[in-house]
Amino acid sequence: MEDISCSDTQDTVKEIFANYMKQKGHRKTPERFAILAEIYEHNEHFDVETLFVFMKNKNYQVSRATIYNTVDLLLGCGLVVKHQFGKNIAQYEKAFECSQHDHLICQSCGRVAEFCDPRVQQIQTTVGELMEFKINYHSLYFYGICKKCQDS
Amino acid sequence: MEDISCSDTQDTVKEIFANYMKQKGHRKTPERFAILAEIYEHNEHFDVETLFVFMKNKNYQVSRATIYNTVDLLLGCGLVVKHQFGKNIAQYEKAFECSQHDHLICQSCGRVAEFCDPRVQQIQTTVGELMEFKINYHSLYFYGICKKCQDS
DNA sequence: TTACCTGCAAAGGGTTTGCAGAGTC
DNA sequence: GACTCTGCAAACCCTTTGCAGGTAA
Repeated sequence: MEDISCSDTQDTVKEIFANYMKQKGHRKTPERFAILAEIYEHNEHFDVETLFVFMKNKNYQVSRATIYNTVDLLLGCGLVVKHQFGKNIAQYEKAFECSQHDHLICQSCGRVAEFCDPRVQQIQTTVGELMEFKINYHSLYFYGICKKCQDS
Repeated sequence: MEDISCSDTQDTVKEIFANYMKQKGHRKTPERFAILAEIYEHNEHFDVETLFVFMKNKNYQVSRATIYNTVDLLLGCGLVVKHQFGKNIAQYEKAFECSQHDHLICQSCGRVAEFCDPRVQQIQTTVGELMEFKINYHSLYFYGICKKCQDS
């Protein structure tokens, strides 16, 4: 996967976010931009608690409530995607310039793997036409047992 | 959809469940069979609370803890499938003799349509082999705008 | 100045856990 | 008879909410 933590990307998403907030009448607070920047510095899935600790360790202290608030805004403008991998912990993922992929979840250890299969897109097209839906996006999860858990 | 609440199906899933428990060394309690039967009497998705209330209203009182326990077993032997529709409430669905289907959700009116495409199963097989996962089930959702909402 | 936003802490709600008694094998 | 399962309630934990002070516009 290409490095998408470069300053160019950081600037672009910041601009997208700023425009979105202006359009929606939300205030552009330093906390919100700091959270966006933190999210785009990492490539892994994350949950709110992880993000909270990361920022705390950088001495940039924001409350959990503000993180939840900001992540909602980021979902609204498509800069972040939300996943529910079977557990009750919401997982998030940055969504700008990320290649299309889907997820495999290990029901034993919780490990999440990614894969990409072009047939998913083909099915989306076929089904959209057949059912007369204008499809915007999909979510596909495979649940099973990963290699490590099969062996142990 | 065909009626799958017939006694034949009830008997068959009961047998599958019994065999599974024997194999795994779990005890065959009346509560567990009652929960299985209740699940297979309905065709809709359900959550634990709904199931709990249904059984309570039938004067078959089981605790929530037992329902959670039993549903886990049913997931283990593939008689039930679990969904996480974005909320924090787990949704379940019976899985035996249900024709494989996935869902289209209209983001405008909330309508849910079902479709079936054999390529989903093919992808599951391919990805399972490639990623060395023993895949038990999948969930696939397409989000978009249905015909009626496009027209209005 | 006017809301909206933040931080804190408590409340909410689905799920899990601990324990005593009941029931399966 | 041994040991798991059940039921109950409390504990857990992620998320949301309420409120007082702070800050963008």
